[in-house]
Amino acid sequence: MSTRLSQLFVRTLREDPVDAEVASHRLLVRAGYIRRQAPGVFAWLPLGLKVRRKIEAIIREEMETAGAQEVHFPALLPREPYEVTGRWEEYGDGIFRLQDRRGADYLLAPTHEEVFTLLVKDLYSSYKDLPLSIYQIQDKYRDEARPRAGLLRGREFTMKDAYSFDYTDAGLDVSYMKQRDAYERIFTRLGLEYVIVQADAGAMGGSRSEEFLHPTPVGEDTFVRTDGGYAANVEAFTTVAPEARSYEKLTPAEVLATPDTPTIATLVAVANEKHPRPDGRAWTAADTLKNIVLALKHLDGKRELVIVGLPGDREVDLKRAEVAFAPATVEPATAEDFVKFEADGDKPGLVKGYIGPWSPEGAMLGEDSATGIRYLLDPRVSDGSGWITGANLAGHHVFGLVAGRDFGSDGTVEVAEVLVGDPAPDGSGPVELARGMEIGHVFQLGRKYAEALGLKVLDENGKLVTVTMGSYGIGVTRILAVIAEANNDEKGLIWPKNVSPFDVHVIAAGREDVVYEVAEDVVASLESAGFDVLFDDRPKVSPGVKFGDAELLGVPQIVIVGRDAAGGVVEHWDRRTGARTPVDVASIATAIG
RNA sequence: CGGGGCGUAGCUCAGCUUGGUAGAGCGCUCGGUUUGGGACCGAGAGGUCGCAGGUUCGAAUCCUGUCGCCCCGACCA
Repeated sequence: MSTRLSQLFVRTLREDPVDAEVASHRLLVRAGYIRRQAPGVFAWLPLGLKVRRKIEAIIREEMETAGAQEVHFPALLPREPYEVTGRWEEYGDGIFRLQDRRGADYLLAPTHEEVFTLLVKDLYSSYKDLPLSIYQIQDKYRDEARPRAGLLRGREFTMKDAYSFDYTDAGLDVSYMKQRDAYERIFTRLGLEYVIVQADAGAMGGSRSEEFLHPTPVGEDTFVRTDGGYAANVEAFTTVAPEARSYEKLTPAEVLATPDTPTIATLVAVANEKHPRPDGRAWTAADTLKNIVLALKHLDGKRELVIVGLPGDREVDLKRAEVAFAPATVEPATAEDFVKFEADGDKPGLVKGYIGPWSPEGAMLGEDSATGIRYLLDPRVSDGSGWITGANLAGHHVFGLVAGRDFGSDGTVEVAEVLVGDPAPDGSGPVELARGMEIGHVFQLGRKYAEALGLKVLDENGKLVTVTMGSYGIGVTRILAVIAEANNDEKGLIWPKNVSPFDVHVIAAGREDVVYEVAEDVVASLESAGFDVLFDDRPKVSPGVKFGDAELLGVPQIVIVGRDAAGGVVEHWDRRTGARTPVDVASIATAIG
């Protein structure tokens, strides 16, 4: 096959599009692969489509190998199934909703768990039909608050989503591993670096969830890893809690004046200045217990205040908080939230900057305390640990307040930020932090959807059992962008061989007839050797323009037919290394090999 | 939703402060010269200056409102 550039529907841009920031977005638009239609919505030009199809072909092959069969659902779906699982509400503004002429509600599917489940329910009712894995490659629609970075986070995007159906937990494990293995093969074939991290299984009730992250600074996820092989999304990271210590020998807590110390930094400074430690070591932020007031918004619209206590050297990571409190959403508490708990006369109350679990009058935080506010502790605040924390009086902190002895809580919570050097929960050493872009997600859903939608089968004993499911997603269009992001230079794109829109880009550089005659021969012989060839045959375009376009388009192998054409010699140009090698026309096909 | 920025030709932008016939480069069309790193000469086509209202003899320019877009943050199965 070959395509003549003079005929190809493409226009390369000499300048960067003004609305594109990240490399993949900028280059895909400049090189004529995609065009923006609306925020987060793109049209695909021939070059872009060719790359997409190559990626999809690899995915289809590996799905086939994994035993999954392809189906196809509409993007336009009725409200009812999503109503049953509660997601019509849960998604909130995140989905595109529309109505038909009768006023019936529809949505553009953000994901397809519900209808896959219903289709299987529709057709199957015996354990003999299981296991089953089916998948589709379909566009998804999410009304993202802020689409960004071109294809990396769009409102319309293409996803391969697969679903497995088993009637035993062991069967689900097998189905899950098949998909997981397929993902490893897919990303390897695509030449994409990836890290498999533990992900939050969260409110979905699933038992196992792993994300495939591509390490990149433009990534939206932060993950941790250790040399010992541990890797997790920070959202799923669990803190190693110190052993509980005996507090029998500890001195009693005392309230000390700490004027003008509304922040941890000022508190540490004043503590060292006015109340130095007896052992001579300086107080640090890690000696303080910071109490942060969060407001939870529950699904039913109810607003609840929660206070979390964590070491003062750590911030609350809102993403981790969202996970910890899901499905409620989390926001910082406002001034109005505080009003009802303010100090009244001599009665201690919540004083911004001086909040703590204890007061001379008794417990201040916790469901059974004076305020009745739920109080949750970071796991590091273990029994027997002593702290400097607010005394619930302006300008005062309490020193040597011991967890378990002087105050309690309503439980522990994982909301503190993860820091470089924190110990991994599996004991494999200190963690490092990195950014990654999620390119795939494998997830044991368990019985949540089957339960909600009534997908049951009869087992060997004639008993009805609820099916257990897995869902497995790969962002096809996102992967394309991630590949572009990982493979470019200042001149343009550099596609990996497996996804390049063409195998070879042949340039006719020169105006003599012989150049074009030899170029035609070269194209013909490459074609007959089975290569898909892009031929820059534009007669009035100067070599410099053709070279520039070739670099921008990013086909990794380029053949220049130019000044030595009459002598039967052309150049093989490696886009990635920049190396140019003279090659005899007769052996061009083997040189490309 | 909070913060910042921007809407003028297909693209990248100038013009706005100080109101007076709509501009440049690239791209596109025609003719000619050029051809190994984004050539040149000549002639062209192409814009309700985001939209609405106001001020004014006169608005791209000043005022008010509105819509949209981009970036950062929040959000994101």
